[in-house]
Amino acid sequence: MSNELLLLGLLSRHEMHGYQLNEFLSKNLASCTDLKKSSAYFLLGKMAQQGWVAEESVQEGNRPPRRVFHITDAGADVFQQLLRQNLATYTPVTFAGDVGLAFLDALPTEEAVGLLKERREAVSLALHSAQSAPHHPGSLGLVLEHQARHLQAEIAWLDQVLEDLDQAAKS
Amino acid sequence: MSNELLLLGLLSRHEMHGYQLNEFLSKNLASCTDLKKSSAYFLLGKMAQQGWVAEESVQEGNRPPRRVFHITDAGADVFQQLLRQNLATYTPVTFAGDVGLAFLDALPTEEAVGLLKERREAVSLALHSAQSAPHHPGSLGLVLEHQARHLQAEIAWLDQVLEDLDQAAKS
DNA sequence: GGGCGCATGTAATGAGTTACATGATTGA
DNA sequence: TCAATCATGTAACTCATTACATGCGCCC
Repeated sequence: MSNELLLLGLLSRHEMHGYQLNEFLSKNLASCTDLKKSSAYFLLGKMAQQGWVAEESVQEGNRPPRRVFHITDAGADVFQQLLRQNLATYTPVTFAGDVGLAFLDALPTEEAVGLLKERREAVSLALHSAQSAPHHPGSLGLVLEHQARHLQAEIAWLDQVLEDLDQAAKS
Repeated sequence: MSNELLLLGLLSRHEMHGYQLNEFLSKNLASCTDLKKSSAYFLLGKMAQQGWVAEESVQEGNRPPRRVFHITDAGADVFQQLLRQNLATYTPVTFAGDVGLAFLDALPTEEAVGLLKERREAVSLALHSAQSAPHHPGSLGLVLEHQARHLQAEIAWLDQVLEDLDQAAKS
């Protein structure tokens, strides 16, 4: 349901057409969703059927027509509903990267250190790009702030693991 | 592939039967995977076909026979491969909870505060249960440590958001 | 004339969950 | 005797991704 919440939330700010939504998602909200283009179009169609959004075809010149969506009253209710639920609960996150950590001792220490340093680099890169991304007004900005905080915590964590490995290697 | 890595990793320590694996996953590694029983059985079958693991049926008394799996040489290679890859890369995490945050200002401030406090409670609960869980030896223990760190960071983050909302409400 | 950005979709596929189905043993 | 735990699976389904398909406008 969090994909629906996302689309309804964006449409509750102002009407948009599909391409525009997809642009916004991939450029500004990549850190909070993976939703792909086709999936978004599909979801929009489904939500239109359910009466949460209504569409209007707008043709400009000879371009392919845009399907412009706006949220309906029913959709606005659903949005409030989903939003409250989302905010009040904690949705546990599973870290795929932890699977590797679990079996860290299946490798020689030096190799483990090398690999984890690579990972650290990747996280660091992600952090820099999150920090240099354009800042959004209002609560939309929270997404990036959270992302940055998370990545910082990840780096601190990796540094601790690396240090522990270093200690272990010496003794 | 991280599910395969997980199963191979466990089987590389010692052979296990399906039920045993599932017990271990749900009791000790819930924070790093969601894998359900049926899915695990299915994956084990698939990995057996691919020659990564081999199975042996063991019957004790009149009980339903156990399918005991052990990792093959080919499987051990794949394991090393997947492990290195997993450790060296950062797999971005998407926080479903951020979708709600993005639209926080669609609600009156007091309500937002109330809902986020509920969420904070839930995170806090998860943290306590992570901290009181039995500690695993070796690198397996890292999973829980990471989980605890992450949850602490989440609480700190929520506290900051709550404080900012409080400030905003006063001014 | 060629490639990129705009704009939308469908169809096949896949990974994983849910619900269902079975049946023996063990302890209250 | 009744429920819980042990032990395994199948079938239907959902959700989302990938690959594919189309075609105009704009700029170099």
